[in-house]
Amino acid sequence: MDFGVAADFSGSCNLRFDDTNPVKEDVEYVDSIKEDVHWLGFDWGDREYYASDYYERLYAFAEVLIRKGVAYVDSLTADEIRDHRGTLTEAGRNSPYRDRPVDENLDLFRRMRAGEFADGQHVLRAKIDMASPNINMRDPVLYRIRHAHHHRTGDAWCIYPMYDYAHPLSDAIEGVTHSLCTLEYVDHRPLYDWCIAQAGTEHRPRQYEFARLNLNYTVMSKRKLLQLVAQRHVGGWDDPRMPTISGLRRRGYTAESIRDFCTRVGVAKKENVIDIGLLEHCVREDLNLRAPRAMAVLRPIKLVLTNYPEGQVEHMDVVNNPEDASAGTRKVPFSREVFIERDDFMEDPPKKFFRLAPGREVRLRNAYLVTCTDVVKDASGAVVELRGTYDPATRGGDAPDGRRVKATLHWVSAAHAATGTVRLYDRLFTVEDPDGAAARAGVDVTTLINPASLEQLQDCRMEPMLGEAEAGARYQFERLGYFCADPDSRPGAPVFNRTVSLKDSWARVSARGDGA
RNA sequence: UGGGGCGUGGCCAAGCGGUAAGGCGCGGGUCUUUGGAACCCGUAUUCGAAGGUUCGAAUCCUUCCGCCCCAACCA
Repeated sequence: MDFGVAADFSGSCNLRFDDTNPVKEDVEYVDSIKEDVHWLGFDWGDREYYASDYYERLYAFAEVLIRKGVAYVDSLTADEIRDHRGTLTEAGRNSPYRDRPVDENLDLFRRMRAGEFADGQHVLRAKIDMASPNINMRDPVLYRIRHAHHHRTGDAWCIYPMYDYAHPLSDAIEGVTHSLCTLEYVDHRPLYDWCIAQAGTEHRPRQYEFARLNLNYTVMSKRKLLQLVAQRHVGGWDDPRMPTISGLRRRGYTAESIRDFCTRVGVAKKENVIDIGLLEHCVREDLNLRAPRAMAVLRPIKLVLTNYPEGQVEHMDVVNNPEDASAGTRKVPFSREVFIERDDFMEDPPKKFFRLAPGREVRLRNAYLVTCTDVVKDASGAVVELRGTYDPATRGGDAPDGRRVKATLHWVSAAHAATGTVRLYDRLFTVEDPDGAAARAGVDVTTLINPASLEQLQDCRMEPMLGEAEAGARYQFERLGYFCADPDSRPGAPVFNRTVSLKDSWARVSARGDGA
């Protein structure tokens, strides 16, 4: 949003890490954020900043505030400060240290910096108004003592500024004009303005707040996602089910589609819960144009064409992407035994099922029209193989006599197929909490995990070329949807993550049919 | 209940005194070598509610209702 808005207004966006709390920061997060922002297609040039780079200047501003008599060192405990703060409906009480002389404040603050005190012994507070109806203005803490190692400043400091103090002044130092953040900071804006006014900075940045983006069926809270990672419910921050940038990337989402999604969602102040379907629509639209088509059979069943010469192999010309003529063509081997999708056959098809059934003729894409003649079953009555015939006059898929079939199926030559693994990802969280209200309300998210969120199919058959797919390569497996070769995919033993399924109206029809 | 933010179709979202854009979804159709894609139609007499001002209100005023945020030495 920040980089996008800046671009819309021909401005520039700084990348700044507000690393004000040493115990909560980590280089791992810094590196991940930078990587993700770059991947999304944005560039901050040389404007990579850290609040920690300003610690010295922020400290100087604090002395200015002390000298002006608008900041003081408080020696109450955290509990006492909370107690003095009052409640939503009752005014707070002044700290007994509130009227400490300037010289004493200055001396104590310098000794705080010098490391003379233990954590929590003193704190620097703004002297504003303990009776303010806005609790953020009831003498907020500006600095606290933390004898902790900082990932950038090391042990140079033992007092650290609070976000509410560091943020506005860092903006002012950088000459930021528009400081964008989320709605929960609206109440902090008076304090933001107060800091800038009291410090008397040259630049006067302004803060603007917007609603954060929520997705239904999706938990976005970093705290909760951390729990999923820490408790090993998912493989990591980049697990393809995670709503993180790295998770979406590994699942096969494109940066363009995510940016397009954000553009369509818009920026406003209203609380929102965006339908995850919109995100899925955006990837489909993008991938439809750029993903080469390929044939893979997820749940294979063999179809033997009894009138096809044994040992014969034909190499069919197949268009790589009907949406993009420049993608060219490829050769796909065809032979007497092929695998087709189990779901593409029904022995006793209901109305509106157009695919293969006994006695029915369908098209094998780019190959031939075939008719199912026999069903082979095992002792338990399960269908284990199909027999059929092909029409040699229909090579390529067109019948010279003009007859039509209602379905076209994907297939793979049994003798030539590569075998690989496909991971089908469903939504990580169940429909118990579609709008995320329960999760936001504090329900333990681990109780909301969808047990079917990951289904791994080990025996998928793919056309030979997919055996050598490069990690990260995306394909449309015809009607099955869009897939992305996983980073741990090995040539010859490909692993694909399903990015998103195609819109499937047969699925909708069949769901409606049985009333589910 | 103190303060603040927000309420336009199922989900988003324009509009900011001149008579409800657009997208997703949904419904229908054309076409089709995957029931996909593409293309074409349709989908709010009404803007949380009630009053008021005005020739005219989603836009101005009043009252009411609803949702969200704030009492970390977190960000």
